[in-house]
Amino acid sequence: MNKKIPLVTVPRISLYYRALLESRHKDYISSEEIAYLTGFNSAQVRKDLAYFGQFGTPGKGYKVESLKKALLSILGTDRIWNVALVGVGNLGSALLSYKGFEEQGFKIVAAFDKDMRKIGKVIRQVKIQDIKDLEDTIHKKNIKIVILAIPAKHVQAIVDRLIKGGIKAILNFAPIRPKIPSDIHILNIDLSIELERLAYFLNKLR
Amino acid sequence: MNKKIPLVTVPRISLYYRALLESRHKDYISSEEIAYLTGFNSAQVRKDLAYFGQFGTPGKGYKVESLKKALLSILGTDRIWNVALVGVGNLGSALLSYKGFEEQGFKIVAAFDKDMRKIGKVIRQVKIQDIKDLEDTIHKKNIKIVILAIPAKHVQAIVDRLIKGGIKAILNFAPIRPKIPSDIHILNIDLSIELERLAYFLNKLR
DNA sequence: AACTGTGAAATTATTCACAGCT
DNA sequence: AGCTGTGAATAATTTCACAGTT
Repeated sequence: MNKKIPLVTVPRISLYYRALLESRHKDYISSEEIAYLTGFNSAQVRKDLAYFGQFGTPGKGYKVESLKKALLSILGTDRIWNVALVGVGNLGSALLSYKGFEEQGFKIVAAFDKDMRKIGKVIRQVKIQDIKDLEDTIHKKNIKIVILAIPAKHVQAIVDRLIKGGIKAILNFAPIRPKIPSDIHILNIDLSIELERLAYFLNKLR
Repeated sequence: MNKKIPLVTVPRISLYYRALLESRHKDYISSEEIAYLTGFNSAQVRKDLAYFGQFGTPGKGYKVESLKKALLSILGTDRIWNVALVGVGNLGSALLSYKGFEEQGFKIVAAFDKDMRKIGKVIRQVKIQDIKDLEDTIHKKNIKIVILAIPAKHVQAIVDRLIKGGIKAILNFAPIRPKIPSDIHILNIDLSIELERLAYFLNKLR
Protein backbone atom coordinates (compact mmCIF):
# COMPACT_ATOMS: atom_id res chain seq x y z
CA MET A 1 0.00 0.00 0.00
CA ASN A 2 1.04 3.52 -0.76
CA LYS A 3 4.40 2.60 -2.15
CA LYS A 4 6.60 5.14 -3.80
CA ILE A 5 5.79 5.33 -7.48
CA PRO A 6 8.78 4.92 -9.79
CA LEU A 7 9.40 8.01 -11.87
CA VAL A 8 9.31 6.02 -15.07
CA THR A 9 5.84 4.72 -14.37
CA VAL A 10 4.17 8.00 -15.26
CA PRO A 11 5.08 8.15 -18.96
CA ARG A 12 4.04 4.52 -19.24
CA ILE A 13 0.63 5.43 -17.85
CA SER A 14 0.32 7.91 -20.73
CA LEU A 15 1.06 5.11 -23.16
CA TYR A 16 -1.43 2.76 -21.52
CA TYR A 17 -4.02 5.48 -21.82
CA ARG A 18 -3.37 5.77 -25.53
CA ALA A 19 -3.66 2.03 -25.93
CA LEU A 20 -7.07 2.24 -24.30
CA LEU A 21 -8.14 4.89 -26.78
CA GLU A 22 -7.42 2.32 -29.51
CA SER A 23 -9.56 -0.25 -27.68
CA ARG A 24 -12.83 1.63 -27.58
CA HIS A 25 -14.68 -1.27 -29.18
CA LYS A 26 -14.16 -3.71 -26.34
CA ASP A 27 -15.56 -3.89 -22.87
CA TYR A 28 -12.63 -5.36 -20.97
CA ILE A 29 -8.93 -5.47 -21.72
CA SER A 30 -6.28 -7.63 -20.06
CA SER A 31 -2.85 -6.52 -18.88
CA GLU A 32 -1.51 -8.89 -21.53
CA GLU A 33 -3.25 -6.93 -24.28
CA ILE A 34 -2.19 -3.55 -22.95
CA ALA A 35 1.34 -4.92 -22.77
CA TYR A 36 1.20 -6.06 -26.36
CA LEU A 37 -0.10 -2.72 -27.58
CA THR A 38 2.52 -0.70 -25.73
CA GLY A 39 5.49 -3.03 -25.97
CA PHE A 40 5.89 -3.58 -22.24
CA ASN A 41 5.57 -6.63 -20.04
CA SER A 42 2.17 -7.59 -18.60
CA ALA A 43 3.53 -7.78 -15.06
CA GLN A 44 4.76 -4.26 -15.45
CA VAL A 45 1.38 -3.08 -16.65
CA ARG A 46 -0.34 -4.67 -13.66
CA LYS A 47 2.21 -3.32 -11.23
CA ASP A 48 2.08 0.18 -12.66
CA LEU A 49 -1.70 0.26 -12.48
CA ALA A 50 -1.73 -1.24 -9.00
CA TYR A 51 0.33 1.68 -7.70
CA PHE A 52 -2.74 3.81 -8.14
CA GLY A 53 -5.49 1.48 -6.99
CA GLN A 54 -7.36 -1.69 -7.80
CA PHE A 55 -8.80 -1.20 -11.25
CA GLY A 56 -9.03 -4.76 -12.49
CA THR A 57 -11.44 -7.64 -12.14
CA PRO A 58 -9.74 -11.03 -11.77
CA GLY A 59 -10.72 -13.35 -14.56
CA LYS A 60 -11.91 -10.49 -16.79
CA GLY A 61 -9.30 -7.75 -16.96
CA TYR A 62 -9.75 -4.00 -16.81
CA LYS A 63 -12.95 -2.27 -17.85
CA VAL A 64 -11.80 -0.07 -20.71
CA GLU A 65 -14.03 2.92 -20.08
CA SER A 66 -13.50 3.18 -16.37
CA LEU A 67 -9.77 2.55 -16.57
CA LYS A 68 -9.55 5.30 -19.15
CA LYS A 69 -11.23 7.73 -16.77
CA ALA A 70 -9.01 6.61 -13.93
CA LEU A 71 -5.84 7.15 -15.92
CA LEU A 72 -6.96 10.57 -17.06
CA SER A 73 -7.53 11.54 -13.50
CA ILE A 74 -4.14 10.14 -12.39
CA LEU A 75 -2.35 12.08 -15.09
CA GLY A 76 -4.33 15.19 -14.30
CA THR A 77 -5.48 15.48 -17.88
CA ASP A 78 -9.14 15.28 -16.99
CA ARG A 79 -9.01 19.05 -17.08
CA ILE A 80 -7.50 21.77 -19.27
CA TRP A 81 -4.04 23.07 -18.39
CA ASN A 82 -3.12 26.57 -19.42
CA VAL A 83 0.36 26.68 -20.88
CA ALA A 84 2.64 29.54 -21.88
CA LEU A 85 5.23 29.43 -24.59
CA VAL A 86 8.38 31.49 -24.18
CA GLY A 87 10.35 31.99 -27.37
CA VAL A 88 8.56 32.15 -30.69
CA GLY A 89 11.38 31.21 -33.04
CA ASN A 90 11.27 28.33 -35.47
CA LEU A 91 10.67 25.70 -32.87
CA GLY A 92 8.39 27.85 -30.76
CA SER A 93 6.14 28.65 -33.71
CA ALA A 94 5.93 24.99 -34.58
CA LEU A 95 4.93 24.13 -31.02
CA LEU A 96 2.32 26.87 -31.06
CA SER A 97 0.78 25.28 -34.13
CA TYR A 98 1.09 21.70 -32.89
CA LYS A 99 -2.38 20.22 -32.62
CA GLY A 100 -1.40 17.32 -30.38
CA PHE A 101 -1.24 19.50 -27.29
CA GLU A 102 -4.81 20.70 -27.37
CA GLU A 103 -6.05 17.16 -27.97
CA GLN A 104 -4.44 16.10 -24.71
CA GLY A 105 -5.83 19.01 -22.74
CA PHE A 106 -2.93 21.44 -22.94
CA LYS A 107 -3.86 24.86 -24.17
CA ILE A 108 -1.23 27.41 -25.09
CA VAL A 109 -2.90 30.61 -23.92
CA ALA A 110 0.07 32.95 -24.09
CA ALA A 111 3.28 33.34 -26.05
CA PHE A 112 6.24 35.60 -25.35
CA ASP A 113 9.22 36.86 -27.25
CA LYS A 114 11.59 39.76 -26.89
CA ASP A 115 11.87 40.48 -30.60
CA MET A 116 9.87 43.62 -31.38
CA ARG A 117 9.16 42.38 -34.89
CA LYS A 118 7.31 39.39 -33.49
CA ILE A 119 5.46 41.05 -30.64
CA GLY A 120 1.84 41.75 -31.56
CA LYS A 121 1.69 39.11 -34.24
CA VAL A 122 -0.97 36.45 -33.86
CA ILE A 123 -0.33 32.75 -34.44
CA ARG A 124 -3.18 30.28 -33.96
CA GLN A 125 -5.19 32.91 -32.14
CA VAL A 126 -2.40 33.54 -29.66
CA LYS A 127 -1.01 37.05 -29.66
CA ILE A 128 2.74 37.21 -29.10
CA GLN A 129 3.43 39.39 -26.08
CA ASP A 130 6.47 41.24 -24.87
CA ILE A 131 8.51 39.08 -22.51
CA LYS A 132 8.27 41.84 -19.92
CA ASP A 133 4.62 40.93 -19.37
CA LEU A 134 5.58 37.38 -18.41
CA GLU A 135 4.86 37.38 -14.67
CA ASP A 136 1.76 39.47 -15.06
CA THR A 137 0.17 37.24 -17.68
CA ILE A 138 1.07 34.05 -15.81
CA HIS A 139 -1.11 35.22 -12.97
CA LYS A 140 -3.92 36.69 -15.00
CA LYS A 141 -4.28 33.63 -17.19
CA ASN A 142 -3.70 31.05 -14.47
CA ILE A 143 -0.78 29.48 -16.30
CA LYS A 144 0.77 26.47 -14.61
CA ILE A 145 3.13 25.03 -17.23
CA VAL A 146 5.69 26.83 -19.38
CA ILE A 147 7.33 25.63 -22.57
CA LEU A 148 10.76 27.17 -23.14
CA ALA A 149 12.04 27.46 -26.68
CA ILE A 150 14.67 30.15 -26.32
CA PRO A 151 18.43 30.21 -26.88
CA ALA A 152 20.51 28.49 -24.22
CA LYS A 153 22.11 31.68 -22.99
CA HIS A 154 18.80 33.14 -21.82
CA VAL A 155 17.43 30.05 -20.14
CA GLN A 156 18.73 30.52 -16.61
CA ALA A 157 17.46 34.09 -16.36
CA ILE A 158 14.01 33.23 -17.67
CA VAL A 159 13.75 30.16 -15.48
CA ASP A 160 14.58 32.29 -12.45
CA ARG A 161 11.81 34.70 -13.39
CA LEU A 162 9.35 31.87 -13.96
CA ILE A 163 10.08 30.36 -10.58
CA LYS A 164 9.67 33.70 -8.85
CA GLY A 165 6.40 34.02 -10.75
CA GLY A 166 5.17 30.78 -9.20
CA ILE A 167 5.67 28.35 -12.07
CA LYS A 168 6.44 24.80 -10.94
CA ALA A 169 6.56 22.87 -14.23
CA ILE A 170 8.78 23.63 -17.23
CA LEU A 171 9.37 21.89 -20.53
CA ASN A 172 12.75 23.08 -21.76
CA PHE A 173 13.94 22.67 -25.34
CA ALA A 174 17.22 24.52 -24.96
CA PRO A 175 20.42 22.48 -24.75
CA ILE A 176 21.21 23.57 -21.22
CA ARG A 177 20.09 22.44 -17.78
CA PRO A 178 19.31 25.41 -15.61
CA LYS A 179 19.84 25.19 -11.85
CA ILE A 180 16.50 24.93 -10.08
CA PRO A 181 15.23 24.32 -6.55
CA SER A 182 14.05 20.80 -5.80
CA ASP A 183 10.36 21.63 -5.74
CA ILE A 184 10.38 22.65 -9.41
CA HIS A 185 9.82 20.09 -12.11
CA ILE A 186 11.71 20.51 -15.33
CA LEU A 187 11.88 18.17 -18.30
CA ASN A 188 14.61 18.77 -20.83
CA ILE A 189 14.12 17.83 -24.43
CA ASP A 190 17.49 18.09 -26.03
CA LEU A 191 17.32 17.31 -29.70
CA SER A 192 21.06 17.16 -30.30
CA ILE A 193 21.54 14.74 -27.43
CA GLU A 194 18.97 12.43 -28.95
CA LEU A 195 20.82 12.46 -32.24
CA GLU A 196 24.07 11.83 -30.41
CA ARG A 197 22.54 8.78 -28.78
CA LEU A 198 21.71 7.49 -32.24
CA ALA A 199 25.18 8.34 -33.55
CA TYR A 200 26.73 6.44 -30.64
CA PHE A 201 24.69 3.42 -31.54
CA LEU A 202 25.61 3.57 -35.23
CA ASN A 203 29.23 4.22 -34.38
CA LYS A 204 29.33 1.04 -32.32
CA LEU A 205 28.01 -1.05 -35.19
CA ARG A 206 31.39 -1.44 -36.77
CA MET B 1 36.99 -4.40 -17.98
CA ASN B 2 34.65 -4.43 -20.91
CA LYS B 3 31.52 -4.17 -18.82
CA LYS B 4 28.17 -3.57 -20.37
CA ILE B 5 27.56 0.13 -20.66
CA PRO B 6 24.25 1.29 -19.16
CA LEU B 7 21.96 2.79 -21.72
CA VAL B 8 21.57 5.97 -19.72
CA THR B 9 25.29 6.61 -19.71
CA VAL B 10 25.35 7.79 -23.32
CA PRO B 11 23.22 10.92 -22.97
CA ARG B 12 25.27 11.81 -19.89
CA ILE B 13 28.42 11.60 -21.98
CA SER B 14 26.86 14.22 -24.27
CA LEU B 15 26.32 16.47 -21.28
CA TYR B 16 29.86 15.96 -20.01
CA TYR B 17 31.10 16.91 -23.44
CA ARG B 18 29.16 20.14 -23.30
CA ALA B 19 30.53 20.89 -19.86
CA LEU B 20 34.02 20.52 -21.31
CA LEU B 21 33.19 23.02 -24.04
CA GLU B 22 32.50 25.51 -21.25
CA SER B 23 35.87 24.74 -19.67
CA ARG B 24 38.13 25.62 -22.56
CA HIS B 25 40.18 27.96 -20.40
CA LYS B 26 41.50 25.29 -18.07
CA ASP B 27 43.98 22.52 -18.54
CA TYR B 28 42.58 19.85 -16.25
CA ILE B 29 39.11 19.30 -14.84
CA SER B 30 38.09 17.02 -12.00
CA SER B 31 35.12 14.66 -11.91
CA GLU B 32 33.83 16.86 -9.11
CA GLU B 33 33.77 19.88 -11.40
CA ILE B 34 32.15 18.02 -14.28
CA ALA B 35 29.59 16.75 -11.79
CA TYR B 36 28.85 20.25 -10.60
CA LEU B 37 28.45 21.59 -14.12
CA THR B 38 26.13 18.81 -15.20
CA GLY B 39 24.23 18.20 -11.99
CA PHE B 40 25.32 14.60 -11.52
CA ASN B 41 27.39 12.89 -8.86
CA SER B 42 31.18 12.77 -9.20
CA ALA B 43 31.28 9.00 -8.73
CA GLN B 44 28.88 8.68 -11.60
CA VAL B 45 31.04 10.87 -13.80
CA ARG B 46 34.11 8.76 -13.04
CA LYS B 47 32.26 5.52 -13.55
CA ASP B 48 30.71 6.64 -16.82
CA LEU B 49 34.06 7.76 -18.20
CA ALA B 50 35.80 4.62 -16.97
CA TYR B 51 33.46 2.47 -19.08
CA PHE B 52 35.29 3.79 -22.11
CA GLY B 53 38.87 3.81 -20.91
CA GLN B 54 41.28 5.46 -18.52
CA PHE B 55 41.18 9.13 -19.30
CA GLY B 56 42.14 10.64 -15.97
CA THR B 57 45.32 11.34 -14.10
CA PRO B 58 45.08 10.67 -10.36
CA GLY B 59 45.78 13.80 -8.40
CA LYS B 60 45.10 16.09 -11.37
CA GLY B 61 41.87 15.15 -13.06
CA TYR B 62 41.04 14.88 -16.74
CA LYS B 63 42.90 16.82 -19.41
CA VAL B 64 40.15 18.94 -20.95
CA GLU B 65 41.33 18.89 -24.55
CA SER B 66 42.06 15.21 -24.81
CA LEU B 67 38.93 14.17 -22.93
CA LYS B 68 36.92 16.31 -25.31
CA LYS B 69 38.39 14.48 -28.27
CA ALA B 70 37.82 11.13 -26.61
CA LEU B 71 34.17 11.87 -25.91
CA LEU B 72 33.59 13.08 -29.46
CA SER B 73 35.00 9.85 -30.74
CA ILE B 74 32.90 7.77 -28.33
CA LEU B 75 29.73 9.56 -29.38
CA GLY B 76 30.67 9.25 -33.03
CA THR B 77 30.33 12.99 -33.50
CA ASP B 78 33.90 13.43 -34.64
CA ARG B 79 32.47 13.21 -38.12
CA ILE B 80 29.45 14.51 -40.03
CA TRP B 81 26.29 12.41 -40.09
CA ASN B 82 23.92 12.81 -42.98
CA VAL B 83 20.34 12.97 -41.82
CA ALA B 84 17.02 12.89 -43.65
CA LEU B 85 13.84 14.55 -42.50
CA VAL B 86 10.54 12.93 -43.35
CA GLY B 87 7.53 15.20 -42.96
CA VAL B 88 7.88 18.92 -43.55
CA GLY B 89 4.93 20.22 -41.57
CA ASN B 90 5.17 22.74 -38.78
CA LEU B 91 7.51 20.71 -36.66
CA GLY B 92 9.49 19.36 -39.61
CA SER B 93 10.14 22.84 -40.96
CA ALA B 94 11.29 24.00 -37.57
CA LEU B 95 13.69 21.07 -37.30
CA LEU B 96 15.02 21.81 -40.76
CA SER B 97 15.85 25.32 -39.64
CA TYR B 98 17.22 24.32 -36.26
CA LYS B 99 20.86 25.38 -36.09
CA GLY B 100 21.79 23.17 -33.17
CA PHE B 101 21.97 20.05 -35.32
CA GLU B 102 24.65 21.26 -37.67
CA GLU B 103 26.73 22.52 -34.75
CA GLN B 104 26.84 18.98 -33.37
CA GLY B 105 27.73 17.41 -36.68
CA PHE B 106 24.30 16.42 -37.94
CA LYS B 107 23.49 17.63 -41.40
CA ILE B 108 20.01 17.40 -42.82
CA VAL B 109 20.78 16.65 -46.46
CA ALA B 110 17.32 15.61 -47.62
CA ALA B 111 13.69 16.31 -46.76
CA PHE B 112 10.59 14.46 -47.88
CA ASP B 113 6.90 15.10 -47.93
CA LYS B 114 3.96 13.75 -49.83
CA ASP B 115 2.16 17.08 -50.20
CA MET B 116 2.55 18.27 -53.82
CA ARG B 117 2.37 21.88 -52.70
CA LYS B 118 5.51 21.45 -50.63
CA ILE B 119 7.55 19.30 -52.99
CA GLY B 120 10.14 21.35 -54.84
CA LYS B 121 10.25 24.11 -52.26
CA VAL B 122 13.61 24.85 -50.72
CA ILE B 123 14.14 25.46 -47.00
CA ARG B 124 17.64 26.18 -45.72
CA GLN B 125 19.13 24.97 -48.97
CA VAL B 126 17.33 21.64 -48.73
CA LYS B 127 14.90 20.90 -51.52
CA ILE B 128 11.79 19.05 -50.41
CA GLN B 129 11.48 15.82 -52.37
CA ASP B 130 8.62 13.51 -53.12
CA ILE B 131 8.40 10.78 -50.52
CA LYS B 132 8.55 8.24 -53.33
CA ASP B 133 12.26 9.05 -53.76
CA LEU B 134 12.96 8.08 -50.16
CA GLU B 135 14.90 4.83 -50.61
CA ASP B 136 16.76 6.10 -53.61
CA THR B 137 17.98 9.27 -51.94
CA ILE B 138 18.95 7.45 -48.75
CA HIS B 139 21.44 5.45 -50.75
CA LYS B 140 22.68 8.21 -53.00
CA LYS B 141 23.29 10.61 -50.13
CA ASN B 142 24.61 8.05 -47.66
CA ILE B 143 21.97 8.87 -45.09
CA LYS B 144 22.22 6.97 -41.81
CA ILE B 145 19.75 8.71 -39.51
CA VAL B 146 16.14 9.70 -40.20
CA ILE B 147 14.02 12.20 -38.33
CA LEU B 148 10.31 11.46 -38.54
CA ALA B 149 7.86 14.31 -38.17
CA ILE B 150 4.76 12.86 -39.81
CA PRO B 151 1.26 12.09 -38.53
CA ALA B 152 0.99 9.00 -36.32
CA LYS B 153 -1.09 7.08 -38.83
CA HIS B 154 1.70 7.02 -41.42
CA VAL B 155 4.55 6.15 -39.10
CA GLN B 156 4.48 2.36 -39.28
CA ALA B 157 4.44 2.30 -43.08
CA ILE B 158 7.29 4.79 -43.40
CA VAL B 159 9.34 3.05 -40.73
CA ASP B 160 8.93 -0.24 -42.59
CA ARG B 161 10.19 1.42 -45.76
CA LEU B 162 13.13 3.01 -43.95
CA ILE B 163 14.18 -0.29 -42.47
CA LYS B 164 13.98 -2.01 -45.83
CA GLY B 165 16.07 0.86 -47.16
CA GLY B 166 18.80 0.08 -44.64
CA ILE B 167 18.18 2.77 -42.03
CA LYS B 168 19.12 1.71 -38.50
CA ALA B 169 18.55 4.88 -36.47
CA ILE B 170 15.32 6.86 -36.25
CA LEU B 171 14.24 9.87 -34.23
CA ASN B 172 10.47 9.78 -34.08
CA PHE B 173 8.31 12.74 -33.09
CA ALA B 174 4.95 11.11 -33.72
CA PRO B 175 2.95 9.97 -30.70
CA ILE B 176 3.10 6.32 -31.64
CA ARG B 177 5.68 3.56 -31.16
CA PRO B 178 6.08 1.59 -34.33
CA LYS B 179 6.99 -2.10 -34.14
CA ILE B 180 10.61 -2.59 -35.17
CA PRO B 181 13.17 -5.41 -35.24
CA SER B 182 15.67 -5.45 -32.40
CA ASP B 183 18.62 -4.27 -34.46
CA ILE B 184 16.97 -0.94 -35.22
CA HIS B 185 17.39 1.97 -32.85
CA ILE B 186 14.48 4.30 -32.41
CA LEU B 187 14.10 7.19 -29.99
CA ASN B 188 10.65 8.56 -29.46
CA ILE B 189 10.13 12.18 -28.55
CA ASP B 190 6.55 12.49 -27.53
CA LEU B 191 5.68 16.03 -26.65
CA SER B 192 2.28 15.31 -25.17
CA ILE B 193 3.69 12.65 -22.90
CA GLU B 194 6.20 15.12 -21.55
CA LEU B 195 3.44 17.59 -20.76
CA GLU B 196 1.45 14.80 -19.14
CA ARG B 197 4.39 14.02 -16.90
CA LEU B 198 4.38 17.64 -15.81
CA ALA B 199 0.61 17.61 -15.32
CA TYR B 200 0.90 14.50 -13.16
CA PHE B 201 3.42 16.25 -11.00
CA LEU B 202 1.28 19.38 -10.63
CA ASN B 203 -1.82 17.31 -10.01
CA LYS B 204 -0.10 15.59 -7.11
CA LEU B 205 0.76 18.88 -5.46
CA ARG B 206 -2.59 19.26 -3.89
C1' DA C 1 47.38 16.17 -0.99
C1' DA C 2 44.46 15.54 -4.63
C1' DC C 3 42.15 12.85 -7.47
C1' DT C 4 41.15 8.58 -10.34
C1' DG C 5 39.29 3.91 -11.01
C1' DT C 6 36.65 0.42 -9.13
C1' DG C 7 34.84 -3.33 -6.10
C1' DA C 8 31.09 -3.46 -2.75
C1' DA C 9 26.82 -1.67 -0.88
C1' DA C 10 22.62 0.62 -1.52
C1' DT C 11 18.92 1.89 -4.17
C1' DT C 12 15.66 1.60 -7.84
C1' DA C 13 13.21 -0.86 -11.37
C1' DT C 14 11.70 -5.06 -13.71
C1' DT C 15 10.19 -9.69 -14.01
C1' DC C 16 8.71 -14.00 -11.97
C1' DA C 17 5.41 -16.78 -10.01
C1' DC C 18 1.47 -17.73 -7.59
C1' DA C 19 -2.40 -17.18 -4.08
C1' DG C 20 -6.82 -15.67 -4.44
C1' DC C 21 -10.91 -13.63 -6.69
C1' DT C 22 -14.66 -13.85 -10.31
C1' DA D 1 -10.35 -21.14 -16.39
C1' DG D 2 -8.72 -16.73 -16.70
C1' DC D 3 -6.84 -12.94 -14.93
C1' DT D 4 -5.51 -9.55 -11.19
C1' DG D 5 -2.57 -7.91 -7.38
C1' DT D 6 1.55 -8.52 -5.11
C1' DG D 7 5.40 -10.50 -2.40
C1' DA D 8 9.85 -12.39 -3.65
C1' DA D 9 13.63 -12.82 -6.88
C1' DT D 10 16.36 -10.78 -10.26
C1' DA D 11 18.42 -7.15 -12.83
C1' DA D 12 20.02 -2.54 -13.58
C1' DT D 13 21.82 1.66 -11.90
C1' DT D 14 23.71 4.76 -8.59
C1' DT D 15 26.42 5.90 -4.73
C1' DC D 16 29.87 4.86 -1.25
C1' DA D 17 34.35 4.38 0.16
C1' DC D 18 38.95 3.53 -0.42
C1' DA D 19 43.35 1.47 -2.40
C1' DG D 20 46.46 3.09 -5.49
C1' DT D 21 48.69 6.63 -8.59
C1' DT D 22 50.72 11.17 -9.59
